[in-house]
Amino acid sequence: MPELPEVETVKRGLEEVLLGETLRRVELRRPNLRFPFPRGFCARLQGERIEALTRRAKYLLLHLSSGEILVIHLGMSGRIAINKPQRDQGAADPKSPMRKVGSTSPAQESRPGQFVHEAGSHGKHDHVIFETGTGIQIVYNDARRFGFMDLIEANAMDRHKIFAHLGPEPLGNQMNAAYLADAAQGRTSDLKAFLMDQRNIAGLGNIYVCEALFRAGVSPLRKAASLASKAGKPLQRAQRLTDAIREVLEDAIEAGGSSLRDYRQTDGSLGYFQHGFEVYGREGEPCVRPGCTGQVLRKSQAGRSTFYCRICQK
DNA sequence: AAGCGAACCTGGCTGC
DNA sequence: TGCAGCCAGGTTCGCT
Repeated sequence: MPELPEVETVKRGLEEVLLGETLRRVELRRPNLRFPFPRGFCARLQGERIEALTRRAKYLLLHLSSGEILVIHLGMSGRIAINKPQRDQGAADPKSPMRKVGSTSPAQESRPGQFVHEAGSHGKHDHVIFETGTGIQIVYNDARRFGFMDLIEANAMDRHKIFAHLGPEPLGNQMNAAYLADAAQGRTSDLKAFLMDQRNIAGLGNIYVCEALFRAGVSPLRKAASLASKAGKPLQRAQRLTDAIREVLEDAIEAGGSSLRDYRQTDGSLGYFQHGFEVYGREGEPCVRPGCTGQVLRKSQAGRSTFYCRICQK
């Protein structure tokens, strides 16, 4: 489920184990994901120290001692699992050493043991394996292969094709009602599609756009331009939307974080925020807003399912 | 020029 | 049990 909160959760999970580590071995188990891996991929990574992990929109960034950045995008179905070396076998943790930090399926809880496998054996869609100097394994799994990886020069990042046209971070300072209203000025697309467009805001996807619009009480069917200010009217709608976006993302990150923290006691499932969805995936169910008699509707917009309540969202 | 649908690829679920 | 059809978190391309 890689929208911004999921990528952020993966970033935090990896940060705990990878910061300061050196990449000892990198193995590609196929020549490409969405795109071919860049030239010399493994050689450019091997021996490098990981100096920082950051996130930009839905991109995970590993900053290397060489001055390059390993860019990872999880696409629709990408996951990252951490496999720590087992010290005292049998005593401490009887369960799997696999620690799943990235999930792509909110609807499916992973079953106990799903990610258990012995070192050296890999699943069908385990495409990349990183191993550090201290024996930590990072496994990239991606059934649909819409994800990709690239290596870019850190000092040219902002000018890079991938990043040059991304809008502001929704949790950053640049994101506010005035920005949103201004960006939406004169735009004739539906508001839903506008919010999904990474050039306007970078990091939202289908789920969190639906959820944020519901929380804000704003209809996804509205034209984007209706966020813009007119005749000095306060940017009420844009303000509610800005707040809702921030809140839903923060709530989701927190939920991802908490499931990550208690992983050792559980089975590796991650991302309990799916239980907090108010409209996404709830077609036909009654609206959760107290007193509302409406039901959640589903409609296709720009090729994606929109979930919303016609009564609450105006 | 902006905006929309299709394409990329695999798997899971539903219904016959 | 099998199989067809539909749906899925994202991004990019090509046509209007």
